Amino acid sequence: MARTSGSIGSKTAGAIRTQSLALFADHGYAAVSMRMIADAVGVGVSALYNHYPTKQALLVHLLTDHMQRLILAWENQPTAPDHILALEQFARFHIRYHITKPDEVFLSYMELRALEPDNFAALNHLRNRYEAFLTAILRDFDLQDRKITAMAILGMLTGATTWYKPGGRLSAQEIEDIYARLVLNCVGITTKEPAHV
Amino acid sequence: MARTSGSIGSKTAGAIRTQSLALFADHGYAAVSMRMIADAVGVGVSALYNHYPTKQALLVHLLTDHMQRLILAWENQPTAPDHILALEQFARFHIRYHITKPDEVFLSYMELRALEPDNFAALNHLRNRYEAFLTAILRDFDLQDRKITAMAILGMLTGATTWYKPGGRLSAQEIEDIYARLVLNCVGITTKEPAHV
DNA sequence: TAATTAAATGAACGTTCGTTCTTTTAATAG
DNA sequence: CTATTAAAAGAACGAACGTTCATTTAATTA
Repeated sequence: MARTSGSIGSKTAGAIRTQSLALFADHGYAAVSMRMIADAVGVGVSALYNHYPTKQALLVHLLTDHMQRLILAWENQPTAPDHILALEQFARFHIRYHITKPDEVFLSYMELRALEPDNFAALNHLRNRYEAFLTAILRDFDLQDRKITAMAILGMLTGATTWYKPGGRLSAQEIEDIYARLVLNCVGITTKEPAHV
Repeated sequence: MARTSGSIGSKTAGAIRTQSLALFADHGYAAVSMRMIADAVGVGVSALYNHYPTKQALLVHLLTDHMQRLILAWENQPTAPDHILALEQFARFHIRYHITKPDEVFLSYMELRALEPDNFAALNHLRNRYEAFLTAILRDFDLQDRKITAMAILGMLTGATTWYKPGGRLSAQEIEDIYARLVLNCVGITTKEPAHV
């Protein structure tokens, strides 16, 4: 009925993010109640509102946080010497980053529809920024259709998060290798052994 | 307050399927209420229960119906003369079928998690049956990893439904052509102009 | 035409939802 | 040490949820 011993706001806020992310990814935003989140955190429902004003604000924070981190991570990658290596680098980066954060990815691709208009626009803008990285790389290739090729590649890569589970038959490195080859094949580069970037 | 003039059960049942499919695809199963569906159909809430016993039963019917049609449609395709043409045929079939039914596809890939365990198992079984068609075709190719290649191809193809809108820049036929080429490239077949199946 | 069945109504059920409020107490600042 | 703030509790709010039920009337069958 009162503040609990040892409680620190930032700790609880972090737990709220972690638990709500997992729950949203598992059941979908609409199917998760604030009470479910509170139970997972180990706290009363009303305590959640000390950290996030609404359920929607919590979702918005999770999504923008993920997209900003993703964009930043790519921008910190070294510049590749040519367009073929750049594409391979992107494929490897995307797979590597995404299979380690399956919940964030799933949420980002699935729950944009749960956002109110303004929030949706902001998130969509971030997603377009990231996708532009790939289309820029593809500009140096001779393709039937650049936009569709970009969408096809992103679909292929992102789809990996729907079935990848750590500790499965293949290591993350092996999966990265296989996908890198598949992506290069897609755009007509059939080098037998792509370089590991 | 009573049966309305001109009301026929099968008509209403069809409208329930059509409207609930669109609503579920747009907002997600959990975010759609029976009242929303009833409003879209133009009927009171309780009338829905003359046709489906629960909300879950309605979802199950939509999903199983879609998967059964999909499997049947593929089984009715003619047998291709060789494995390369078979893969191209599958890619074209999958794209063609899926971009004409974006709502069903989206629902089938997204709302399996909304199913109760028994229903989930049944649907998963149907999905595995369909995916087995592709892995069987890939058995005749020399691949780094057949299972992953199958998942990558399905991800790439199915992803098309997330952005394709009728009346866009490209026709369905052009999209089919582009994806067919991308899929063949993926498995190392770089024929400049794939046959149209 | 009379009896039966099918289709829809609107009110109501108990539950759960997101959120707010008051109160209590731990952590922190002066 | 005292005052203040931060973090939690638990009860309560009206609204919306899936579902049920008794009732009414159209369509169908005998």
